[in-house]
Amino acid sequence: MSQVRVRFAPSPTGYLHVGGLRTALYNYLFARRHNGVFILRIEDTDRARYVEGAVENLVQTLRWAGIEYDEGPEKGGTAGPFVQSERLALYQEHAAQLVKSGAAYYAFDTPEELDAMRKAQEKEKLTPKYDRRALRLAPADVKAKLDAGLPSVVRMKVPDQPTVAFDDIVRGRVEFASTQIDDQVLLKSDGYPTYHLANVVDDHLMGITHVIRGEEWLSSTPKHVLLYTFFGWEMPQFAHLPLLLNPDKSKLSKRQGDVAVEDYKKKGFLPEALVNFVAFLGWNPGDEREMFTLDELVREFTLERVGKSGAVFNLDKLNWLNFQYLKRKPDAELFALLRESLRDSPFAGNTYDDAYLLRVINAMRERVTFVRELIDNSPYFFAPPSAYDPPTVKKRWKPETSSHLKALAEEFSRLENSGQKEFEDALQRTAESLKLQNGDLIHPLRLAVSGTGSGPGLYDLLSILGKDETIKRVNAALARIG
RNA sequence: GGCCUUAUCGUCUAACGGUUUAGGACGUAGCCCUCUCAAGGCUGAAAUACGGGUUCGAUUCCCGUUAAGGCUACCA
Repeated sequence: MSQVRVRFAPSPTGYLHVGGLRTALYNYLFARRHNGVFILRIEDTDRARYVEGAVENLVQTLRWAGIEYDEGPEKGGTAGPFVQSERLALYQEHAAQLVKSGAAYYAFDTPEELDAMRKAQEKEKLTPKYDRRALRLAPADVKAKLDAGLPSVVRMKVPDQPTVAFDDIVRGRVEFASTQIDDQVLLKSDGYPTYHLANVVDDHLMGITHVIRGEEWLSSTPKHVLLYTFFGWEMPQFAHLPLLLNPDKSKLSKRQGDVAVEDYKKKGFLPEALVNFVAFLGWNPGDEREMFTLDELVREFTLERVGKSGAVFNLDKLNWLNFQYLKRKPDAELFALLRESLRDSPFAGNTYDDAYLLRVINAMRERVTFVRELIDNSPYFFAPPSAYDPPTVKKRWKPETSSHLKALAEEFSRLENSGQKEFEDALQRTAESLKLQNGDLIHPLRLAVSGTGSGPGLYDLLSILGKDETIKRVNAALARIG
């Protein structure tokens, strides 16, 4: 096999869709696995949909996910340019070539005329399809209209053959009756190509060997097959990926939740978790392993193991994966993320030293799914409690509690260090002298220093806060709760 | 409506005719651990859409039905 060349070809609509991420990922994995080339191509042939800055956003988001392209915008490559609006002449030439060879023809119908035609067809329960009225025009008429500068399009002429078929790597042989295929517009009246023309021309010119894309393209693939045939070009291999679905099984859409990779990034998902998750929507290694880094995916990925049925984008599993990756993150990386998150929190103005934050991380890392929760779930590490959780107060704060806590604070004040063991021993001594169970002190003490009834082990908590802060907080609670 | 695709626990999936009382993971229920919340450990409930074939034997192959989805633009 010649060198593998694949591409991810999104439209610059402003953000990267998670389905797009999955498509990009599979292309990337396939390219890396075969020491091939992964190309990024921007399909901006619909001028109405163009969004400013979309390309930069796309590139950045892919990079965030760890997906680097080999050739593409801002990077170049021999097959460039990689933005379709910069390749218009190419498409126009190729469209003209098809007209010349008789595989395509000019048409001059207005949108209103086409609309009326379709309505009439639907009324008669026919498949809406161009009725080839332009083909009845005399060559001289066509020339006259063209010379007069009338708006025109180029349509492909579906040949009179029974079927168009192709072999798809994930779906096997797929066959369409030619009568079902429309004389698709290839070149629009504004001089821009449609997806079909641009896609085929570029894929050929860029030497694409495998077209790996979403299943929504399966139905238009016969048009592409026909185009390759018209040009006499070698056909790439096709692989149509199963769709990503909403919980109600419809195609994943904005309406039913977040679809932009950026949204997930903003929510605090780690790129490795999102990538791992999305990779497993439609693919698996064939055994029971579930956690894969990008490099491991490169080593294991094959198109043969891609499934055929759509996959629901399930947040629960993604959350779990994020938790797993967070739990395993090296201290230094988590530390950097916490610092970043802190800058964006109510505690942005405070200063904390590195050792302190590291201890917070170690106390909390198995209790959080997102970095943000290091702060949100345990604000008491960053400031004294501003309130005391009422249900916990009701449950743990008894009339005799204040005298107990006073005794505890007294005992703590004699401590020389703030180690877990010191606190534990001091608490035990106090419990003994008051003839109490440890729990009778532990729960109200936790409430007093943290304001809540849950969190890391009490002695860890105290040790991190330190002796002075602990006593200060106990006194504050005594004053405020009573 | 037409065409195309798909169909295993609620969800992601394993099984490439027999090693299957259909395996794993998430979620969920219970128990253990325990100073709380988690984490962790153990246990449980939970699926081959339906109907026909083919075969000694079908989750697996074929046909049909049903259901779901995609496409049906001078959008991609």
